[in-house]
Amino acid sequence: KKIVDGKTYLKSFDDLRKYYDAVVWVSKTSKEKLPENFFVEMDKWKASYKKECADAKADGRVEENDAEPIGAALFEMILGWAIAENNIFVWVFSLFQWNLMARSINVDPLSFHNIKRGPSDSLEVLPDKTKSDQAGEFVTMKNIYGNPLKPLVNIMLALAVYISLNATRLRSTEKLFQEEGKQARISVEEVLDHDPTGVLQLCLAQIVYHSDWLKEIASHYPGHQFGLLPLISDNSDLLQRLKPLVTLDPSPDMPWPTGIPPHIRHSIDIEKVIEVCGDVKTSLDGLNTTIGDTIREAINDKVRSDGNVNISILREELNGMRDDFARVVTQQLSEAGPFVSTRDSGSQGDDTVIDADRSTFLYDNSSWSVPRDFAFPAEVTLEQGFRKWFLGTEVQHEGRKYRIMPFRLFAVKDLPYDNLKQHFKNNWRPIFTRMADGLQLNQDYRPTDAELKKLFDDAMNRMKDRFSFIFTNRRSEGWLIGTWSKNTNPMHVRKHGTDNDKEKLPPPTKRNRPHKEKRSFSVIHKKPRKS
DNA sequence: AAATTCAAGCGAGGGTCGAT
DNA sequence: ATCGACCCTCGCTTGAATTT
Repeated sequence: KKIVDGKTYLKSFDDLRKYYDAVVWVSKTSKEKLPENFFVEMDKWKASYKKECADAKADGRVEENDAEPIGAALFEMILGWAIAENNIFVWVFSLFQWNLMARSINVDPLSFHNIKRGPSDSLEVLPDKTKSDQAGEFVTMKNIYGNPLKPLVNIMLALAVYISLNATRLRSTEKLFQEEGKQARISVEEVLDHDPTGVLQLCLAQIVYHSDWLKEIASHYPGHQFGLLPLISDNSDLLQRLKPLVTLDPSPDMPWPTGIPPHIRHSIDIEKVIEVCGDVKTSLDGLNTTIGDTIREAINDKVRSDGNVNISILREELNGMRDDFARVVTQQLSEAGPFVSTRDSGSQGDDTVIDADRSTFLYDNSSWSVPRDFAFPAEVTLEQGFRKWFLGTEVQHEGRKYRIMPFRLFAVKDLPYDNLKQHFKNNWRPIFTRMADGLQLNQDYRPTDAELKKLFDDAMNRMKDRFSFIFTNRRSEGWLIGTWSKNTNPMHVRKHGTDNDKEKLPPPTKRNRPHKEKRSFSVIHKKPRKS
């Protein structure tokens, strides 16, 4: 209820009904039963409120605007939460909804062919169809813009990050968000038809421009997905070379920022006016002191001309001497240039990345390869993991940045906790030792991007040869490393592999034998099973 | 359309054996 | 005798397939 001028306004029936629907929907999806009398009581209430509303409507006492939009502040909090929870999907999807002013159902089917690079600094989004226009005859194009000041609400950055993290999947589908389902796969010709290069250029620029922010998030939350972005996480100097190229300065391509609504101009003008007003006020405030000073000065002149000394003349002389002295010292210091400049570079030292080795991190009476709060990145695809295997990862520890050694150099005993050891042994080591089988690499070897790609392609070819049964269809494309590790172990190959694969297995060792006895386990359930 | 079944994917526990 | 490496195998979740 809302009271205006003594009149009591009611929320419309449908407005409140939607809250009821929401409660019912949540209880259904979460499979939590509502109290037994809930529906009985609510039915009664609904019926009576409907009547109350009908009466109020006759008097014109029903609120016209039902739905309250989410405010910008709340929206930012949601985005912040999504980032903190490592939920990139919510981040990018919400931004799309906000920027396109679209229902989720209209964002969901977005494909590469819906997004084109605009004439200057925008991306143009043209949906195939909308709720009211199923044939797509009247769809209109919308421009979306990056936000250089606030990476959190920057849709282009979000899109860039999302594309980069889902690169493997997006190689074979055009759909940004939908899993590839029954719809036909697109052909190569179609991809070429909608060349995404322009979009990807803007995306790349966003990642470069906001790389510091991305790095900060990645190191703040151990195991965060941002740590999997190749551009910001590896040793290559590509980022350093790109950084100076991405600026906000005008260029022939982008002479000025577009898409800025006219009222921004007014805001800026108003700010200038306020500034001028402030200046006027300050100078008026100063008038009193100025008048006082002038009178005092006149008196001093009189005293000085008479050859006398008073306190203010003495102070003036002393100040003059102090200033002379300061000038000499400053000059001396600037002539001793090297000393000053070393100090300067020293203060930037906090930004440098320290290469961590087996004994860099000291805690719990021992030395370790990783800091206390280290976590392996979650949901790692084969390609992302391969990069970490050979290049390691960057972390922040006690305010300093460290580069963790390539994961291939980890020994299980260098990892501090059982869950890390376990995870490493089960998910990382099996598949990547198989992939890097036969490679003789120096400890210090850090492949460049090109070398890494070649290593990966070679490794994949060997895998296709050794484990052909995995590649008979496309099921392995979305596998995370844990599944790769499991499905390439000898026992699995012996069960599912082709004869050819079985022949290529390494000779069985005494470990490669089924356990003699059935074993029992105690498992801690994350969600207890409903009985 | 709802209920039920099925299997892939994933995380995790722990037996066994060689190295120290 | 102890420790760590190796890798086998289980249970749960989830989403698709199938049946009711």
